[in-house]
Amino acid sequence: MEANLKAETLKILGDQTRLRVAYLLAASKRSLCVCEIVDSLKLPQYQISKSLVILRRAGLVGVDRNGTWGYYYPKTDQKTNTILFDFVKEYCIGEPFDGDLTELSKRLALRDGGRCVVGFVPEKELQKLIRKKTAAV
Amino acid sequence: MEANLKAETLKILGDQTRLRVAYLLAASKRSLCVCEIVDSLKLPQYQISKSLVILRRAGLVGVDRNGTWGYYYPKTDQKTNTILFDFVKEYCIGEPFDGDLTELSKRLALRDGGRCVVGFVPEKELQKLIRKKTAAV
DNA sequence: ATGTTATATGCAAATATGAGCATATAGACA
DNA sequence: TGTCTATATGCTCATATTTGCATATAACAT
Repeated sequence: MEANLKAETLKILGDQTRLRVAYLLAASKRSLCVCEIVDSLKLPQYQISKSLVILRRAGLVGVDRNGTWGYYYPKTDQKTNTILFDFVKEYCIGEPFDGDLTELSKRLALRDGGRCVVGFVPEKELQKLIRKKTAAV
Repeated sequence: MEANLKAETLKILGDQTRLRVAYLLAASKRSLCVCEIVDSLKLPQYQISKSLVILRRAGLVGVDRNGTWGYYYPKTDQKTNTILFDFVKEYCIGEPFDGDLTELSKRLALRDGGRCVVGFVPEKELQKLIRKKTAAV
């Protein structure tokens, strides 16, 4: 299969929010729950949701639904996507990408059995929850 | 110096015309005259001109002026640019990119001493001019 | 000077896009 | 049933972008 870069695709990634989401998915090699993305980027839920719809319509990401929860992942069925995600992962440097990734890793610490088990977590409560969880283990 | 990919930059390339121009500049490893780009892409002159302004404002291309003639080239003073142009060059495949490049190579055949010496050339006259030139040599 | 040519740009209309907010949907669970 | 909660979506407004056309600029030729 041959990669084929199109202007349309670049346009999709040519938006700060969508690029941040794409970076998060590219950099963390796993599916992410919508609420984890929202908490990592600290943007309104509807913005993330809309960004994901657009990324999905462009064939860049896919979703596994688990009840009300949605797990998004970078689609790698087309070589172009793989190349693009690698590119994004490698060259999106500094803020806000670094910070987003840091927030994500904190959020991922709350997972249980590899699954997201909490919804939106306000920043203030995140530390508390993490401490509780580490204590429990 | 460190590459740093920004959404803004991707947005610039997320436009068909601008991407075609960028590809042409990336693929032909030399400065191109505006009229050569216009003839290669077969788009209105003002569209090319405006695209070039935007690419230039984004720091992606530079220009050498020679009288009324303008020679544009991909800027490589930032690593991000180099990487992006390589990326575009490698992964923009098929139409319209291939056709644009073919047209360009025909147009470049009209150069004299490495310089563009004709302005806009309607498709019909291009073959005629090329034949005349080859005969002269 | 006058005309010609290469390139840039100002403007107006059409269209697209993003932000924000409210609300819908739909699954989980009491 | 009713109530949460996660996610999606419809709507409006403001703003940005694209397109097309006409024209400006500026160098060159005669």
